[in-house]
Amino acid sequence: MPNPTYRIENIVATVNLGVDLDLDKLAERLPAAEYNPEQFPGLILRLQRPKISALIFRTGKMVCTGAKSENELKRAVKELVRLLNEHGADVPITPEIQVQNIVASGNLHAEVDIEKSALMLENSMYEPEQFPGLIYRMDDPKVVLLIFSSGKIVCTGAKKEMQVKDAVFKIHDVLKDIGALYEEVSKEEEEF
Amino acid sequence: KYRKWQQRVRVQTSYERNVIQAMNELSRISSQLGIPKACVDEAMGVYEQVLTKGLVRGRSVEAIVAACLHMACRKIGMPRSLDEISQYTRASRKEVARCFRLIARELGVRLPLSDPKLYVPRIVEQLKLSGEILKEALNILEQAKKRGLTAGKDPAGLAAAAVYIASLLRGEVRTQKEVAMAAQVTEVTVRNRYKELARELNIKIPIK
DNA sequence: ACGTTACTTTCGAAAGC
DNA sequence: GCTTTAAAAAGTAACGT
Repeated sequence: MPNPTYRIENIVATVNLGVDLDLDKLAERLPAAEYNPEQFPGLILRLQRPKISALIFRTGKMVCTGAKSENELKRAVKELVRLLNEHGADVPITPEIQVQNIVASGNLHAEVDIEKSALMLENSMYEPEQFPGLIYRMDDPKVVLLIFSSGKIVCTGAKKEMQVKDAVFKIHDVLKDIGALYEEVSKEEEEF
Repeated sequence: KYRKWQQRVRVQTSYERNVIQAMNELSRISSQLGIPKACVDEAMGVYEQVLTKGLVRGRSVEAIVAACLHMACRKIGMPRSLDEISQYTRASRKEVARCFRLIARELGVRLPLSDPKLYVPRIVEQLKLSGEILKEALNILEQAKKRGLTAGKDPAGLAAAAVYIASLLRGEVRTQKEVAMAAQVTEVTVRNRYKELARELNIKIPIK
């Protein structure tokens, strides 16, 4: 039976630039920036490469979303600092970056009996009228998994990539143990 | 002496006034949806639990009542969709759904899994179809479940598709639009489910 | 009856209302 | 609680053609 696989789809991180920022000035000088303080207190800046969005606040704190790897995240932060400094800000070149959330998609490579899973798993919710996936809150690692009958999954709430890996392998074992995993019949038959 | 009486009344009304408001709201929605008294009582029971545990704080009584009603209908085995219930409240479907999930989690309520079969009788009634159609539709859903075709799908959509197929097989034809309206889903959903069920269960549809 | 776009669910941080 | 940002999963919905 194949191991489950996963891919990181989005990393959310906070960055503390350590200096207050004049968002009005920045918004004027950065043509790509969106800033509607009435609507939202943060200035929105989208980078093309890597494709990342940043919410920049008056206090010098920043939220970066859209990165698919820590490397991409670091590159984006460097680029953001460079952009800010080119447009009137004066921020240190090595701000602290904290990953707050990692979203990953995955595949158990087996069909899942989600009705059975809903009955067997305590911290789960399955309401097909509201959403097609089973929502499972795992205690350790503390993440939330969306599990679909196709065997595709989504893992969110992790702060480390290792937690994603652990959660994906753990849910695979849990579902296997309760007898909720089934071979994908069509694929097996095609092989032989 | 009077002050003490007034305080007591106020203390009683803080809980009772809330309960009375909820009860009024509940009976209004229930009569409009034709929900039986047993279900209304069940919903009121859930509401009092929610109120006792302080889960109503900061939320609209309406949304909580709607969520309790949806929950009670599910418990009793006479499901009313969130959309149906939301149509008779000021609270949005999204807010009612959020309250439903909150109550389910906080009270640890484990409801029976949503079953498409429970949506069939109302659709059949509304379309004035026969008991034969009802049986056939339930049969189709039974097979669909065995074949694992129901996971993740809207129970109302599955029920609608089963009734539509049954109506075609028995010659008491109703259009996809009519069935869709009776089930409160779109024609597209009826069509998608109907095609999948007919294909996967090898159901041959007679050409009219 | 297509196709496209958009919404449902999950997560987390930021500052302010 | 709400506002904003990004991303996936699968289903349903609402447009236009």
